[in-house]
Amino acid sequence: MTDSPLASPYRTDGPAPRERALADGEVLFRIGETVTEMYVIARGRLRLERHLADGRAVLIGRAVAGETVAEASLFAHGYHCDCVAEGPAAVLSYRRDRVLGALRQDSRQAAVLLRHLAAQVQDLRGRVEILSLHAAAPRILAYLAARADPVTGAWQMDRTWKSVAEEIGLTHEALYRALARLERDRLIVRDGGLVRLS
Amino acid sequence: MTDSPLASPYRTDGPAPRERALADGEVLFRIGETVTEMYVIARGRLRLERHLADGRAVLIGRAVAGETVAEASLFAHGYHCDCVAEGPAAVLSYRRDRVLGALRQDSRQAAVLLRHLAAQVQDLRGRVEILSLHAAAPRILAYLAARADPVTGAWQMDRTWKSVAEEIGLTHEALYRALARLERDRLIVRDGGLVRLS
DNA sequence: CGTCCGCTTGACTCAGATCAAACTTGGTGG
DNA sequence: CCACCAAGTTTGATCTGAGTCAAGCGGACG
Repeated sequence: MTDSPLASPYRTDGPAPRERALADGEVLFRIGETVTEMYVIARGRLRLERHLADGRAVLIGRAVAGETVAEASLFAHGYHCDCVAEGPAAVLSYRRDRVLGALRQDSRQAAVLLRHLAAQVQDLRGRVEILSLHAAAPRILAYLAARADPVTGAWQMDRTWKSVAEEIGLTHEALYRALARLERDRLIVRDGGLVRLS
Repeated sequence: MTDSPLASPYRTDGPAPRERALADGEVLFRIGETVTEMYVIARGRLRLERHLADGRAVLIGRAVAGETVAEASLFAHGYHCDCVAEGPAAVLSYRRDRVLGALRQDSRQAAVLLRHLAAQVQDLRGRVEILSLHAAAPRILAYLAARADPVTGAWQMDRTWKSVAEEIGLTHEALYRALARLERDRLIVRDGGLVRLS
């Protein structure tokens, strides 16, 4: 997720928001629950996922420190996915009604949220594009191209390959194999946590 | 795309927006072009797509009459996808700077756009979920479940199956075959343009 | 030192991509 | 009214590549 982090948390003219710590795997909210809070991530990383009938989880998004969670649910009745901590994390929670009130009154804050949602839409569209590709190699290349530095073509990995596999809808085996092939064909170079397109 | 259509076009305190007619396949804007306009669809349907290196198009979104196009690009430098008419269509165009000004001044209009973007985010997440499924049948079922009437389980098709195949990342052959299998297994019933889950 | 987990490779299976062809339907124009 | 065309729909045959199960390696961490 390449969302631009929110410049500043939403001020709601109330007491400072309380910080809530989350252990690895701890659930912040579940799909269908009534939306009462919006969150800004203080530390760590959260997973947004849905569960299939067979119990398997599908990753539909990630959010890291500085970003908000559940903004898209502000106008909905219930959360539309589960949210669980990926590693230890902490969030600041803001009451939904207060946030909505603040947005109504302060168009500057509304603009911040607008910008954030617009970035999310573009990010998600990029993900849809990648997932619409049928083969493994093009998915990886598109994923890397979206993250690599435009001039150097390098990307410093901030996650495991296994989690990348989840993001682009592949099994980790298929990902590793495609990576090996890409490297053999000199389309990419791996050097520790650094990947370079070439 | 199940976006809630915009309740009302953006008022910009200027002259009424001009309507522009588009022929089938006509390009409204291309990726990378500087964003100068935002559009509300008056009639017809538009495709949002990106092109791969090999020239093939990847569908990343659709928008129908009443919806807006390029809202997510309002804050970006350039459009992030191509937009072409799917059949004859017509759009109302609003100048980007005027829209941004209107949003700054009128928080009610900002709220409309916020709601719209939030809906887009949820819609796109649903699409990501579907595309993350590996097999054809679950994709189709998830797609139908998202559109079918909750009580009757029926969906009146407003597009061709071929275009559905594009949306869920399958070839049309794979889609037709999976459909036939689902129908044989009595998981769905097709009756002309009506599909019923069972 | 042992466990956990990410990483990597192998073998096998099968579903979906691909290429091909026929049928249906709707619309156009002679 | 019918010939014709375009596009969606359907089915067949083949093949590739991703999923799956399995196993081994290595580093991090307690």
